[in-house]
Amino acid sequence: MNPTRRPRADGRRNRERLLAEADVMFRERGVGAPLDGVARRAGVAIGTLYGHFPDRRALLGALLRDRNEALFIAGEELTSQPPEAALRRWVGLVVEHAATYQGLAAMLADGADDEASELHASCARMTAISEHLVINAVSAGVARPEVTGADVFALMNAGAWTREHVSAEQADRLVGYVIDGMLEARPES
Amino acid sequence: MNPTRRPRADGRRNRERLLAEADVMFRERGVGAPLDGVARRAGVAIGTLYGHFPDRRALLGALLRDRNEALFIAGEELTSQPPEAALRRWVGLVVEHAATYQGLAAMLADGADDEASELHASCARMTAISEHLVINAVSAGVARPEVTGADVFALMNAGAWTREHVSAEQADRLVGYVIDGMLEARPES
DNA sequence: ACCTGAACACCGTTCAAGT
DNA sequence: ACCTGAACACCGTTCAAGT
Repeated sequence: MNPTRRPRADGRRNRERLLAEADVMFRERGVGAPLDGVARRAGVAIGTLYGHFPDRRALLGALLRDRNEALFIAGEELTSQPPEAALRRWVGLVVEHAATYQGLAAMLADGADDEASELHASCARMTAISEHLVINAVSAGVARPEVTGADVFALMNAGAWTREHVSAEQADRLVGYVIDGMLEARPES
Repeated sequence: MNPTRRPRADGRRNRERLLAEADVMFRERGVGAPLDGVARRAGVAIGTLYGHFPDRRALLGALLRDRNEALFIAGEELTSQPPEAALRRWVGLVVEHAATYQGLAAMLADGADDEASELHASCARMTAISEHLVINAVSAGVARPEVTGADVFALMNAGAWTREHVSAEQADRLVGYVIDGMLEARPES
């Protein structure tokens, strides 16, 4: 009787198939991939896709939900680790995540400002975890005090975007330089 | 008699107007702005735009030609300046340039690989000047020896892209961290 | 409650017909 | 030699009609 408890089985199946095919298409062609292609591959009409997801961002938000959760759990755990290593690991994890699909880094970067975006909450949380890790690093005297969580969030998106244009190795090396620049009073000195 | 020496006056005027309106539209809406809007504002039919510029990249390439030349001259001059300041200044100039239109940084990043792109030659030249400045800095012992001109080119694009999503101040500060990370044996140590 | 697909809008690009 | 604009293709999004 309660529709939230008993969704129609075909509706659930279609939703799952749409998410699975969107993942395939977005990996191949980026987050701008044609949505009618997603629907076709999922074996449903385009209207069905829009029935489940009002627009591209909603589809993307649903697609990332589980992966975001895993990321946040990992980030929270890093909070109790040695600050420099924790910050480097966190940045690495999010860069990898934000580079999953071409164009994702740009959507995340925009999602931070746009409260209407389905990605907004996760962007805010990434920034909050970044801020936490930065505070740890500043408190430990290993990071410049002017660095913010928003800086780290911007850096992670820039790193992911750079991966779309150069090799992962080169992009990650550049990201490493940024973190080096954010840190001071390194161990060996 | 020679068509290259005597282009039709209306053709030349249309070309100029198209470039001027493309500049306006691209500044307002980014390099993906509707081309029929450019044509309409220039007072010509869409076919006229395509007659002068076979595609969006060709239009963009023509639009940037003079600015690129100015940039290269400035870059060459920096080549004989103190290496650290020269590198910082060069990166600042190109970041500013590549942030002129939304989406330009992405086209430049792609233009480096794609020989068919009208932007390829200028990307190659930016990389070459970057390489020159990096070699100067490495020779002077102020930059890590593994840094390349391609790294600096990627950094400049990433910096310009970041400016599309955060304030210029924040983006420039992040760019500064990358350069800090690329440099070592700083004066004060 | 969910699905279908025709319909509309928007825009890139081409090309036959003009001047 | 250059210009015009209709025509086609592609894709996002909506919605009336079905089940």
